[in-house]
Amino acid sequence: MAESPVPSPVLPPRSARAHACALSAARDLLAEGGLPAATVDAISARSGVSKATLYKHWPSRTALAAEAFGREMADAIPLPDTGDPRADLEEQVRRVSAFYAGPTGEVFAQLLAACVTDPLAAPFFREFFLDGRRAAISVLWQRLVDAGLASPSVTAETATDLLFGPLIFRRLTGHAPLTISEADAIASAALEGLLRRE
Amino acid sequence: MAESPVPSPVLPPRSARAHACALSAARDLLAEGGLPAATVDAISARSGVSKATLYKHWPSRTALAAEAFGREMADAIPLPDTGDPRADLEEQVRRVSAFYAGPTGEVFAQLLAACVTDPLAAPFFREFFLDGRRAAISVLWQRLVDAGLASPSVTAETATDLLFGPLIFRRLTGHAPLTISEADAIASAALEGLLRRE
Amino acid sequence: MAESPVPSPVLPPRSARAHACALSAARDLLAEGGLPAATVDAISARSGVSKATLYKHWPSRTALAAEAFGREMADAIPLPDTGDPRADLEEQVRRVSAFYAGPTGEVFAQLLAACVTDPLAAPFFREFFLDGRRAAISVLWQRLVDAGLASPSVTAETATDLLFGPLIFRRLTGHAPLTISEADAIASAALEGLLRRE
Amino acid sequence: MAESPVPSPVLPPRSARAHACALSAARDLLAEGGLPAATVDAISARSGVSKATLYKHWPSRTALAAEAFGREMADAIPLPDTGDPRADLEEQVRRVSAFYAGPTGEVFAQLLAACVTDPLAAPFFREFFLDGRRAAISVLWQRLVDAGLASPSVTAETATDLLFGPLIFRRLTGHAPLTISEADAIASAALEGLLRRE
DNA sequence: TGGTAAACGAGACGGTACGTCAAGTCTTTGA
DNA sequence: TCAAAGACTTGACGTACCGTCTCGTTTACCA
Repeated sequence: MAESPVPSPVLPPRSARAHACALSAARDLLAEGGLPAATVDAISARSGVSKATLYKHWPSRTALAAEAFGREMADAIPLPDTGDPRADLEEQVRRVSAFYAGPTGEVFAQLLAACVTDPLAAPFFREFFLDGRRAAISVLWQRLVDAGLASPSVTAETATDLLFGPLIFRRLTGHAPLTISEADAIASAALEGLLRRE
Repeated sequence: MAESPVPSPVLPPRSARAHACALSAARDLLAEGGLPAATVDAISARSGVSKATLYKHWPSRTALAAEAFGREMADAIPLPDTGDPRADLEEQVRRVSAFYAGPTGEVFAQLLAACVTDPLAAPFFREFFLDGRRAAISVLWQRLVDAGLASPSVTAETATDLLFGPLIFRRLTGHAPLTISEADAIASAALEGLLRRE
Repeated sequence: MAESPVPSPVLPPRSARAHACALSAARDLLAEGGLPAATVDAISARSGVSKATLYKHWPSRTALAAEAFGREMADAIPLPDTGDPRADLEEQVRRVSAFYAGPTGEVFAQLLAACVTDPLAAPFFREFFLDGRRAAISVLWQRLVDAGLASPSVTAETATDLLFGPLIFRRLTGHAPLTISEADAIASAALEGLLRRE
Repeated sequence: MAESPVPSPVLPPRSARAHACALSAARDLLAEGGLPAATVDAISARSGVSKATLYKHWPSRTALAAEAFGREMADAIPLPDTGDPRADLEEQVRRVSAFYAGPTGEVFAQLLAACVTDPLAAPFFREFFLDGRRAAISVLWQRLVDAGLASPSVTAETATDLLFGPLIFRRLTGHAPLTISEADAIASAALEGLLRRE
């Protein structure tokens, strides 16, 4: 027992395979037809993973879809890094806005909506998607703080909500477009403040 | 149409009665168990209005629920008017935040989520709820502009999104609490701006 | 509206068409592959009647199958009537034995077995099959009694059990064949008695 | 067949423990909740014998349950022996009837029913239960024959079916009660014959 | 007495069917 | 003519249990 010839068996390989297959199938289905297409039966059929197994890995269909979506989106919106912290943040708002405006944004909205109804899925959506996005913004925000440009009294949390909450709200209700100029207006207003400066 | 000698035999009343009854039943069901409880069959059963009739008045169950909710909420959050436009707006953010934090906020979230899936219902939600809210904020915003406190270059639309988008985002994802102090932090950041003033 | 103000509305005539279609499909499936083939989904697919509707008409899949089987078997074993009551009864035992020995007997056994597990279905099997069979035997038995050949102290119930219980027992356990000679042996033993006559 | 030097390797001893544990667990589960409770997983969990092992010892869950039941019931209904062969047989019918009427009779019915669906289990039920019961009756029957009371032309097989088939039929369909008086009626009719004696 | 092959424990997996639910459509009936 | 009543189709959901399979461990015989 000198060395461990088979160190990998730590993780039941079979389980991992089923898990990965399911996520992959879900990802494809989400891309093809959004959340409505990511039916449990469809995922099961396409992945070869049985329904029963799916429900052993995830508490609900939405949770599975949320993880699949989150994992795929992990690197979907790379952070800009031009050396100008403020410009980077503004650019990120533009990118996220464009992301929400596109077909993937539709899936995001469906998932966000589904989590309202499905409390079991919400943690998955947070863990695999939202937390990642939030962490990315925190990086940008910290750069601003470090550069002495941002009020250190404002948390990254609040900054994130202020910058992206409006975009999401618009995406959900469709009451206003998600164009670049609108994104800029929001970013600008958030950064400069709504009140007039003397 | 001088006067109505035979008020009841006229046709319109029947339709109007059914409409009102359905909305009333839906309102009660929403209050009791949220959107999930406002089943078409439940609304039909409680109101005495047949399902077929419901579908003649609304394109979908969600649309009906949205109208019922919107009508009831019309005057749920009275606008403050203390003479101090900024304080009024801040107070309104607090009130709306409290509203979202409560049980009615849950119904709001369910409706907002449902409209993502149901395009037919979205216009109803906008017309009977969102537009009213938005108009209310416009009033407050206009006071700020008139008082020379707000940047006139920022539209009421943007201001509304910036102030309430974050609240709604939090309500949906539950990633941050909806307390008064949080509401104040958001209002303050939105009004003053995220960037440090030199 | 002289009389019978509300005679019919007592029982809303549940869509006879759906009922009949379902039974017909079930009957065919039973014939093709026995009870295991008479899946709810299969019945639904073949009949065009939705699963939800099936479960509104019957409490369980087995109940539906039992009714389908019972209705079809209603006239499957015509009563002999040669004028000789005893010969008629013996002939009937032979016929029933042959029935049990055949493919239809297999379905009978499956249904009987399923009703052990499914209490909701048992009443259907009794009402639509067993009762009919029992009534038929009662007729033959009554002829014997009328002819003074049978002990009037023995009920038709007991006679039926004695004549057919053994056949069913054999069919279920397969411990003994269901041939004509075996059927005759049983009939003979039942009629004459197990004990030696002095 | 000189001698068997290593007769033991035929049966691995370790096997015996697992075999016994499984049967014991199955027996307990049958007693607690009937066949439906004797789930493969439940037997495995309670006995500590893995599912894989269970399926190495028995071809199906029902077969296992059948053996467990049969072994336990082996001596459940002791044969009466009063010296009066006919009275003994009648008494036995009463005892068996009471047995079927009780909770254990329910398990018997479930097992009998399950064997209809599961051909692999039927041999186990026969070997471990039915054959034993049948052999017991043969003993009683032989006494009658030896005493010259029974028709030697009637096999023990037929006699058994005639006496107990009706009881089992009743137990399965529930169309008639399983009381002592009913048992007596059946025994009497079987022994004396259905036809009137001149 | 250490090695080795069968047997075992644990439990994930694929599969089949079940029974349930709500949405939205359509037909019948009554006033 | 309109609406109440309510049956129907559709489509998906989540669950249960079966029997198989893999993997790592234990046991018991054998060299």
